[in-house]
Amino acid sequence: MNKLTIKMLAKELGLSVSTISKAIRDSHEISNTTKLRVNELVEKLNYVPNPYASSLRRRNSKTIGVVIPEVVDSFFAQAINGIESVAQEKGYHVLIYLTHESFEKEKRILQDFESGRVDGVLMSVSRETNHCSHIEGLMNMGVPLVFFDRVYDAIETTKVTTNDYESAYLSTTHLIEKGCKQILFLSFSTSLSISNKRLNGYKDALLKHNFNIVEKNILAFSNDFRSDYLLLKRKLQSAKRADGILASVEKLAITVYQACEDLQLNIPNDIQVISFSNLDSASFLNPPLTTITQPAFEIGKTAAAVLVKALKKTKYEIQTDEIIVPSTLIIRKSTKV
Amino acid sequence: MNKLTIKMLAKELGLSVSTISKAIRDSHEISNTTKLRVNELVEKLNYVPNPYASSLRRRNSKTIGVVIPEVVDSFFAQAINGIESVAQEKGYHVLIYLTHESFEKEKRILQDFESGRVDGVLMSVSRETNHCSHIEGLMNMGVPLVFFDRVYDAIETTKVTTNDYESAYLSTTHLIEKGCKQILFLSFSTSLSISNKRLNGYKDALLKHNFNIVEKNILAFSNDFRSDYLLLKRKLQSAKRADGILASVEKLAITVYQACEDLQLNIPNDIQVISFSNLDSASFLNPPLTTITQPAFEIGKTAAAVLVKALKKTKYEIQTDEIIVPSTLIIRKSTKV
DNA sequence: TTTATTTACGAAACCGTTTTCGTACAAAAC
DNA sequence: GTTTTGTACGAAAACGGTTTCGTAAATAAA
Repeated sequence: MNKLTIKMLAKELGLSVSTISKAIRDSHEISNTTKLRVNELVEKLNYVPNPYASSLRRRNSKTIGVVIPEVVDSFFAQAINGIESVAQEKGYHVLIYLTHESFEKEKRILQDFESGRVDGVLMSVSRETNHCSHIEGLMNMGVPLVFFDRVYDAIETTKVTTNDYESAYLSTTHLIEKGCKQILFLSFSTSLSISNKRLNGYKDALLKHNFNIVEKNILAFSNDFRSDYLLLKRKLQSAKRADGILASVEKLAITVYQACEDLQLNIPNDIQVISFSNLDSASFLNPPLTTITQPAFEIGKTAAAVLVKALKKTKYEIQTDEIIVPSTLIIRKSTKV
Repeated sequence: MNKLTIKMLAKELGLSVSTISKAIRDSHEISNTTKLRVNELVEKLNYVPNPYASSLRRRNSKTIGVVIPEVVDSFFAQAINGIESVAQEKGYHVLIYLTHESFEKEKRILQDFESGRVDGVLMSVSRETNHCSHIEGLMNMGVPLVFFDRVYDAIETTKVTTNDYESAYLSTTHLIEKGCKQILFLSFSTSLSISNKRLNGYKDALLKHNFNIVEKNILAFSNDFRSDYLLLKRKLQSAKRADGILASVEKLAITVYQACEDLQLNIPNDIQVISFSNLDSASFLNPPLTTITQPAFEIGKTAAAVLVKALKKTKYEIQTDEIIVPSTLIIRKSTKV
């Protein structure tokens, strides 16, 4: 009933507390016979050491903190899977925190981490984040942090992303090749590096094909479906309607489909659409959505692996490294053949 | 650089450790002037108490453990959101664990919880789970546990679910009314209570309308897309092909769409489909999928609220309570008008 | 045989808080 | 003026492990 402690085991076996502790951790100081006796009792009574006592003494927690904007995006859902897979394998626990794209929340979470709650952090920055003193603060305390997907450029650490620029370049080119004359870029943040990389890919593809960059074709979206929807709808009702769309984030694709349906615009005949997306159901949308499919699981897994590897060393040293796991453009029916 | 401790604050202010601690926790034993001085320094140095030291001493962790099969199902993604929203509000931390439908993993996770790592548990049992000694073991240690969605009937605690039986009954009835003569039920577990409730809803609806229950029309799926796909495809190629499908879980809907596409079966003309699903994109599938949409966020939120409320009491007492948050049948084009 | 080394264990300090208890002093009650 | 009550703080004992260091006995080296 009451929580089992090492002291009780010690009494039971007529050994000292330290001997039990060492036996459990398989120390060379303890004889095999004693280890056997101890392990037997541990097994029998189902003893699990109090992790907080251990953490306190050993000054680590075997826990990693994951800070992400949301989970309701299949990218992050899959990324968590990847993270969790290596955490589980390596004996780490995963604390999860959602910022809901709020900088304030992000800051509070990282500040809490200064307490030593986590050994390391995996992070995808919020849309609002435009400075990084909170991140620097944490890293200066010696807490290693690895970015994935949404990185913050100015911070020197490992960043695991996909080839955002190239993917956007490629898809914009694809739209151009399929005859689009006026392509909208749906952005979800003006400050985020990832968003800008995608934007630059879009821009460079336009320039490369001798298109003008029309600032009004770059739409900045909020995080509110309703207002995003209205913004897009209005844009699509304008005189010289666009005939191509590159959505830089999954949920904007849904917004596009909704607006087009309501405006009775046919995809891809009236307007062609490509979106960054990891939806399993992309092929069964009407029409099937041409996507830039990110290796979300892989990204999460890689980021976690890098972090865990750094945690193994006594002196946490994280390389300033950009690991790029490429996306694939999967052409479906929302663009012309 | 080095971690800040209460001792350093004490030295800095010429006060004792206990005074600082009490001041921070706003104890009545401490004068307002002292509290002010302490809080000022805390603010200035950005001091955050070591959570593990606190946890050790106070014998609680302000942490809840969430144990779910996966995240790559929009139901669980949304549920996590709900859970996190109340955790954040109430100052709890969220440890997340995925069982990947493995009973062994589930058991290991719950066993670890016996260490006192978490104050309480939110759980959706794995598909394989068919006995509950591990759950009982944990609860006997005094760790409160609330089930959500996938409950284990035999355990007495709060269970937050949706109206699984009624939803299945309703959708089966809908299929019958739309002219289906032979309806498949796609099950994802034979042992899980939730799956059986849905199955019973399906069966009772059939009986009510004087249909026979054909055991061969109840298909048990694994967790592997490929084999599920083959199973379904074979079934749909048989002589007397079914003309209706009720999928008891989201990802099976995708399997159905895939199989129908490959077999050139038109939904809803050749075969009508309803699925339990929370996909945002359901309306944009081809055809738009008629769904039983579960209040996933709400379920997560409610479960977390119940748990947190129980944790507030000194004597954790969780009522044996079944909270049912109803789903809604949203009729779209995968069933006839 | 004596000395050095190894083996196997225990005592006690320590990790950073919280909490109980004791106490000095001031204010109130008598 | 003495006793009682309150106020504001500090010393020290937890919490449950881990780790350092000391040591007795057994073994190896001299």
